[in-house]
Amino acid sequence: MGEAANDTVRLLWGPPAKPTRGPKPALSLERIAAAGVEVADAEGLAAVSMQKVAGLLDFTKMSLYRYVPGKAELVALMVESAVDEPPAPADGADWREQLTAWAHHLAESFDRHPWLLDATVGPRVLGPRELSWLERVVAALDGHGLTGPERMDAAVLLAGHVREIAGQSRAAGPAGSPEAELLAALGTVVRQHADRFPAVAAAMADPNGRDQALHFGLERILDGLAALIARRTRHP
Amino acid sequence: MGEAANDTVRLLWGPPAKPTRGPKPALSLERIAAAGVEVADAEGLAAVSMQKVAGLLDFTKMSLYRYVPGKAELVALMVESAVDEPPAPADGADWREQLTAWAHHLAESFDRHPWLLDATVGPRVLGPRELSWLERVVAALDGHGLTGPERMDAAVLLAGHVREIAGQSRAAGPAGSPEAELLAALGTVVRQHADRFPAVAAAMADPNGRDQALHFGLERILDGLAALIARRTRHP
DNA sequence: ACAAACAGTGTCCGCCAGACACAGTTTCCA
DNA sequence: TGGAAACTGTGTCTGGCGGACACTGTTTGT
Repeated sequence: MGEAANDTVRLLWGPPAKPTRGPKPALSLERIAAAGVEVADAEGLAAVSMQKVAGLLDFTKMSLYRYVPGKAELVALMVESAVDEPPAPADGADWREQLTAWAHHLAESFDRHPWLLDATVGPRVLGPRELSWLERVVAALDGHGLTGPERMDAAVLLAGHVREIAGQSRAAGPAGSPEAELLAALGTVVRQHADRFPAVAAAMADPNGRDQALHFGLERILDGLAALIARRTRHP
Repeated sequence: MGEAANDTVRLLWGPPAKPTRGPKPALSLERIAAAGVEVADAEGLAAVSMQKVAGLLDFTKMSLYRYVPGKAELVALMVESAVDEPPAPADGADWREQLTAWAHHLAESFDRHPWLLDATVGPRVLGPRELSWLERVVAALDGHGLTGPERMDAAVLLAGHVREIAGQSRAAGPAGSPEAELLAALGTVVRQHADRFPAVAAAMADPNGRDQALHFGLERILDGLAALIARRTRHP
C-alpha cells in the first residue's frame, strides 16, 4: 500500500493520535490548517509555503513537519478546513431544487476561497466534508430510476460545471487586475482575427456575467437529467 | 497594458520576429516547445523545468530565455504545440453529431497529453489552435435560436465536462500506480464509513468506466441543449 | 533516578526561476 | 575596410522552495 495515501487518510479520517510522553505539542492540525487557509485566501495557493505558514504562527518551518508529513497533506487539511458543511436539504424540496441549491452553495465556496480550484485538481483522497457534499447529490437523486454509476456521474457532471464556471469567474477578476488584462488581450486578439473566428467573434459581442453562465449550464444539465428521469419512471 | 499578457500574445499570435544582425539562433520556438512537450508527456507538467528542457536540447537553461520570457510563456507554447487542429465538421452532420464528435476528439487530446489538464487552468491567453476548437462549437450552434452568450456558455459547459472526465480518468491511472492506490484508499474509506455516506457507498458498489461517464454527461448536456433549441425554434 | 519518547530548532542539500554581466559572432554602415 | 551595433549562448549569483537529519531540551512512565 502507498505510504502517501495512507498518511493522508490517517490525517483526514483517522483518530487524533494520542501519544503521552514528551512535551505537549504547542500547535495543532487545526491551527496549522487555518494559517494555511489564511495565506491562501490572501495570496493564493502558490504563495502557501512551509515558511510562510510557520511564520504566521511564529514557529520555524521544520516544526510543521512534526504535525504534517509534507506539503501535499497540508493542502489536504486546508481544503477540509475551508470547505463548509454542505447545505441541509430544504424540507419538501424535490431533486431539482436540491441540486440547484447545492450548486449555488458550492459556487459560493469557490468564490470565498478561489484557491480551492487549484487545490482540488488531480487524484487525491477526499476528506469527510468533501465527501458529504458528494453524498448530498447522490442522495438527492436516489429513487428516481437512476443506477448507482449514473448517480455518481450526475454528481461529477454537476460539480464539474460549478468548478468550470468558478474558474471562468476567477479569470475575469476585478477591474485593473492582471486577470482582467488577460481577458482584454484575448478580446483584442479575437477581434483582430475575426475573419478566422467569426462565430466566436460574433458570440463575444456582448459578454455574459458569471451568474448567467452558471445558471445556463445548470439549467441545461438539470433539463437533461429530468429527461432521463422521465424516461426511466415512465418505463420502470 | 500588462507586459506578461503582451508577451504571451506576441509569442502565440505575433509574427515570428525577424532580426537581422548577430548570430543566427540555433534553436527555435518550435523545437523548444516540442522538447517541453516531450518532458511533460513522459514525467508530467511538474517535471518541466528550464533545466530539463534545455538539457534535452543540449543547451543551458539560460539560453532558453533568449527565446521565451519565462516559464509561463513556455507552457503556453507547449499547449499550442500539443493541441491538434480541431476535427473538421462531417458533411451533413447536425449540431448534435458535431458536438458529440468534438467532445470525443477533445477527450482524446487530454488522453494523449494528460498534463494539458494542468496547463490549461486559470486565466490565460488562448492560442490560435485552442481558439479554433472554441470556434467549432460556437459555429455548430449557430442558427438555432441561441444568443451569442448562450452559445459561448454552451461551449464552456461542454468543454468543462470533457475536462472533468479527463481528470477523473487520470485519477484512475494504470493498475499499481499511485493514482490507483489513492482511488483504492478512497474506496476503503467510503466503505468503512458507509453509515455516514450511505448513498455514495451504494452508488460506488459497481464502478463505472471512463467512457461511460463521458457519454453519460454528454448525453445529458446535449438533451438539455436540445430542449432549449426546441423551445426557441417553436417560439421564434 | 533514569531512559524513552517527543517537540522545536539549526544546518544542510538539491532544485527551481530568473537577473546580470560577459565573451564570441555576425552584419550593417561610415 | 574597419569599427560599432546587435545578437547569441554561457557562467555566476541570488532568493526561495521542500525536505532530510542531527541536535537540544522537556516531559513522562517505569
